[in-house]
Amino acid sequence: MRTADLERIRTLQLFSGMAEARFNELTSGAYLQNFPGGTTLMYEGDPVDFLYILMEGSVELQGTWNDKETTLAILRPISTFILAAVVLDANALMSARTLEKSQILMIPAEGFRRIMNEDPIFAVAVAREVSGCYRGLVRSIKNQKLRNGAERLANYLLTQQVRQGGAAIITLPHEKRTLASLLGMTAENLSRAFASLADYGVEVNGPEVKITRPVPLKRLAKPNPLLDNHAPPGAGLTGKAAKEMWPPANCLSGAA
Amino acid sequence: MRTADLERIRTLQLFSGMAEARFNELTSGAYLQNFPGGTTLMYEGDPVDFLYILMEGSVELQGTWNDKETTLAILRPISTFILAAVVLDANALMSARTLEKSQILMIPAEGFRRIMNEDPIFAVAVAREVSGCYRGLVRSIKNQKLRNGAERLANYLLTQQVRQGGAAIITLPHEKRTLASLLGMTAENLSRAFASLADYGVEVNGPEVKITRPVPLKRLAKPNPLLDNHAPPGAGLTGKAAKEMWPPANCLSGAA
DNA sequence: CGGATATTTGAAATCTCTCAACGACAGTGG
DNA sequence: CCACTGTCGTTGAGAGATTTCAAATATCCG
Repeated sequence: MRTADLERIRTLQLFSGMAEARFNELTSGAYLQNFPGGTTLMYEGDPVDFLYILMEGSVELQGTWNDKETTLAILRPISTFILAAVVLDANALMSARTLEKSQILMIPAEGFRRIMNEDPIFAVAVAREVSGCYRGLVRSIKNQKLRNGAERLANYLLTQQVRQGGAAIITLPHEKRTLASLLGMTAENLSRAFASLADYGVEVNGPEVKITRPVPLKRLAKPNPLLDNHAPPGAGLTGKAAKEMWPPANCLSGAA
Repeated sequence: MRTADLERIRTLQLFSGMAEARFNELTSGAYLQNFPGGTTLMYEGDPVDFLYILMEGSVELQGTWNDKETTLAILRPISTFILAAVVLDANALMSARTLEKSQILMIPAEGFRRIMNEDPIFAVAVAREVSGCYRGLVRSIKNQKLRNGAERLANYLLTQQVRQGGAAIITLPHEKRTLASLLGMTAENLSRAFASLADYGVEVNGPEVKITRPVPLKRLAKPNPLLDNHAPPGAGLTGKAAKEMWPPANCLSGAA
């Protein structure tokens, strides 16, 4: 593994507090792999042998039932995934596949758990990381159960706007059908939802979306820090300080 | 606090591994409180000063947006709640209120975090506990996004049947409107969903539900361990062994 | 018993999905 | 260069699911 990559993940809150020796031990058995787009890294129900860390590209987490599938999250670097399954040595509840050419670090789950048991600082960091993921999911369920399709889209657009720097024109980071699945609707319905937001100053040109009248759009969307993940997971803020940072000034990741 | 109560929570996986002295320190500042039904213990957005442990009764976790509210989970003893917020020292994302007269142990969050930092075994136990909660939420989102109302109800009934011992007649543990909110539908729709399940041998008499033809009902419901929490959180099974225990033989809790 | 709350039922409105067709576009191979 | 092909996105129409509003029971509790 390249030293530069190691340094990148070393800065993650998950690893930043642990002793150098333990970090080296943890990463010595790790693989840094390149995958083309559309590669399924793991299927629902599979035993989980690695903790995955997305370094480059993007990864979709999805769930399936009865020949239907839905996108649960779309990850951007740098994000860990299937951490909870690794902690519990359980089977995956979600499939994972690359949406584009991606570079992924794979840390053997066995060693991860061993070091979690040996290094108290790391164990606390794991607890905090999983807690952050948990809270992301709580927001996701509330978003899904309390808002209709157009409201979810409007809030998605406002969240993206914040993450992309606040300019009026944003770029959709994924295919629209993937976005539709993430938002819990069909591709056709997403298209209609975009059309319905035209009344609120949303102009769509392919992957470019222009928000011309943010005030009425916000009046419709009613964004709320208790439902919207304006900061991506791992943005680094926890604790009381996190209360004051919404909406955050700088968020580059497109994670869901 | 009564010794009997302390012994009960001592047996939870979350606390069972920690040193006696630390456990005593953790619980020395705790309150055991009785609340009548319908008491709101905390509102969304509130700072979280305690970890709550439900000892008796039942508690509803709910989310609100734009004058609508939804039930995210219904807890039964013995369950912890708002653990993730305590770990991160963050504000609550869910409101909590008692559905009936309940006894709740409140552990000061400050001391909880301090001991989590001092006791490596406890830190790992927290990581595992939060991971289990996380996986419960993943199932919940998949259930919500992939199934329609009647399918969610059918699976709920089958899950309850397992948890209540497998007999043909089960008792709904909550009011129907609460159940409707948990299942992500209106009370009227739940009533219609019950009516539609009559074709599959579901007979409703007030809170009693008789499942006369489980085979067709299962053919409709398609229960799946990747979506259904047949075991309540904290049932005690983790690791590879958990794969073999579905559906589990004994599940007494009614947690969602 | 009386009053409040829950539940059920009906009817209409709204939202969402499915199916089908169409146009735009990129890549392929002649 | 140009059909051919496949994917993606959009649009329309109809079906289905869900919600809303209203009214009619049913149930619970003092």
